[in-house]
Amino acid sequence: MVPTGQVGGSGMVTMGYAHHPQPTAPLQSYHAVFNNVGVAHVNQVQAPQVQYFSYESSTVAVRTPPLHASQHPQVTAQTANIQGQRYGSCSLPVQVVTSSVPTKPLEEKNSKTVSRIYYVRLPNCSKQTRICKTMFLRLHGVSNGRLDRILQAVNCQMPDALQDKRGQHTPSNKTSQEDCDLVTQHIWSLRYSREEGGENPIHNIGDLGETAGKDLSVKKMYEMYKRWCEERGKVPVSLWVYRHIEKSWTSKKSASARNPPVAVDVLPTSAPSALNDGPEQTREQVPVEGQGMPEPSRKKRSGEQVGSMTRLERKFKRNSGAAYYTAAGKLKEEKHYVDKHCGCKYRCIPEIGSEDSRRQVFMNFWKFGNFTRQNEYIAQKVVLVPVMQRERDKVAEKFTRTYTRIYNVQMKPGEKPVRVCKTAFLQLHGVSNGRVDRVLQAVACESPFALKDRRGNHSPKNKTKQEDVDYICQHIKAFPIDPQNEEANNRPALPQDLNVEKMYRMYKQQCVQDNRAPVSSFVYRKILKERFNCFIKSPANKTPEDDFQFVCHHIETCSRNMTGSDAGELSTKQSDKNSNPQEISVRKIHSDYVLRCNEEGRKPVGIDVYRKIFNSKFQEQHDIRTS
DNA sequence: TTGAAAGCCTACTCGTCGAT
DNA sequence: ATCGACGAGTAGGCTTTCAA
Repeated sequence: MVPTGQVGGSGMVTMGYAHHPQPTAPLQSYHAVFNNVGVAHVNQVQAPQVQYFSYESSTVAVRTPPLHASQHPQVTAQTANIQGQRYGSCSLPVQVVTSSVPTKPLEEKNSKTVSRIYYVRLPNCSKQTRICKTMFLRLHGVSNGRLDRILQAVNCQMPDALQDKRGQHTPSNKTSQEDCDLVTQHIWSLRYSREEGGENPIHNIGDLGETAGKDLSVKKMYEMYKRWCEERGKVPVSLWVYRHIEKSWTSKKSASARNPPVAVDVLPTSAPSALNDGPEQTREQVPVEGQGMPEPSRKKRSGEQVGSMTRLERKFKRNSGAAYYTAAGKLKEEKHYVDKHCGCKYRCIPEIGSEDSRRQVFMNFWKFGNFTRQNEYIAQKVVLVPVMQRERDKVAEKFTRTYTRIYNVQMKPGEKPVRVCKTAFLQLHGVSNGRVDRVLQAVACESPFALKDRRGNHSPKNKTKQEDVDYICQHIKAFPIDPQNEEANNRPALPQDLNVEKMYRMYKQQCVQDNRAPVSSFVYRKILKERFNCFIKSPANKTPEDDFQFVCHHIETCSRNMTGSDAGELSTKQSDKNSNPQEISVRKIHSDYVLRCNEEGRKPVGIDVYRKIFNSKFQEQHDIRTS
């Protein structure tokens, strides 16, 4: 394992291992999603604005008139930015119609800001079909979180957020450009300027004695550098960094390397730097998107049967390392012990115990079946030893490491624990670096609470405040809900002249008077139902069951008589009601339905009711066909 | 000098909640 | 039942530091 140190193009030190592949595989899997699909955002306001995304055409499809460009210049700019943007390996020109719709002040409380409409193109179908979110996720084998991030990035008009940034961040403790430049200049001054009799850009560089520039050891140069920094009140970089820059720089004995390096306070920053070719080389090693490795196969095929596990069963199996189905129906495979060499010089694996005894350690750990107990076990087996900082290398604030961790493994009960390397410890227990890191940080902070499994145990941001609930309760109590006035199911009902809508309107008026934000009518109804067990009458204008059945029968008869192309037209649901083929067909069969009603002396339902029943019936049939 | 590991970061996944 | 949101876990990359 040979470290391949480089000095970055920005003058920063970059470091990696030659055997570590660049993150090409994630790029592929990350980006080979959402081909052939579309997602629309609908803002939750009265006049919905639609953001429509398609990956097939390069033209802008305007569904709703955009706001005036002068008022919203970002509309044009954003369209230009996103147009033709590559989403990983797939060339996916994204169409965007966007105009920011002012959100009502009352809705600030509600964190749900958009409705998302999911489309997918089915085989042998020229148009996109709307599907539910769950089906969308299953069809593409991606998680809710991933989809959510992408759509939030799009909705926030941040196209950069679509790019894969894993491992691309700048570490917080990375050596600054200025420090690198100073070190480079220091090295140049010692190594070359004296030797060539040139003018030294850094005055008072230190006592070189009789030693010629080229014969100086790096350690001596570093001592001079430190003294030089101390005199100027600057914080020196560590010996390691100094050595690294020196090594990278002196290896380039080309003419360009002999040019005086850039010093932030001496030379213009635009001058060529000896450090400027690192990252370009690094980047060239990364395969070009779209030419990399083939897309890895998905672990699970769409439509796979979902196991019938309860939440607790799933949780126990997950914590036991057994196979289980996630809530989304994805099968998570059983955890297996893999007995491979840890790779460290002490050969922890295979030196300690036999393969069977190592496997036993793994099984004993997962036998706990309890996340917290496993964490406690890890905390017990790893010893934290405070780092004794060596004075000579002390680098004030830059020093961050506080503990050395000693990993022990209990091979057999009653036996003395055996010290192993970190890799072996993780492998023997089948846990990740991150999990152990969190546990040990919790131990270091003396926070036993942090050892508990807190996944999913948080209060949602949009949860109705207790204060609001109390306010609503007070409001409802003011109404004369008489327990004597009971309906058939022994529940108190509202007086004849009162309904929930009236109550909610009064509640909103009350909120305005009290200068507070009202909750949604849904929440109000929910509280009325759950806390007061109050009977809510069915709306008077509900379609009678007999009429509903007649409509259903008519739709079924029509769909049976339809040709394939007609059905294809009807399978696409578009929001433009006046011109799309589906709407024309619905109007056609509704006219037929009206004629039949007249023949039978029935009162026909309106086109809107008919369309609603039609859509629900058609979706039902479509789901049966696809499943 | 060099390999191991700490520390930090990002992407992704999963579970859970309240709202709809 | 479905959805959006979010906390937390997993996996893995990068730089820097430690220590043999």
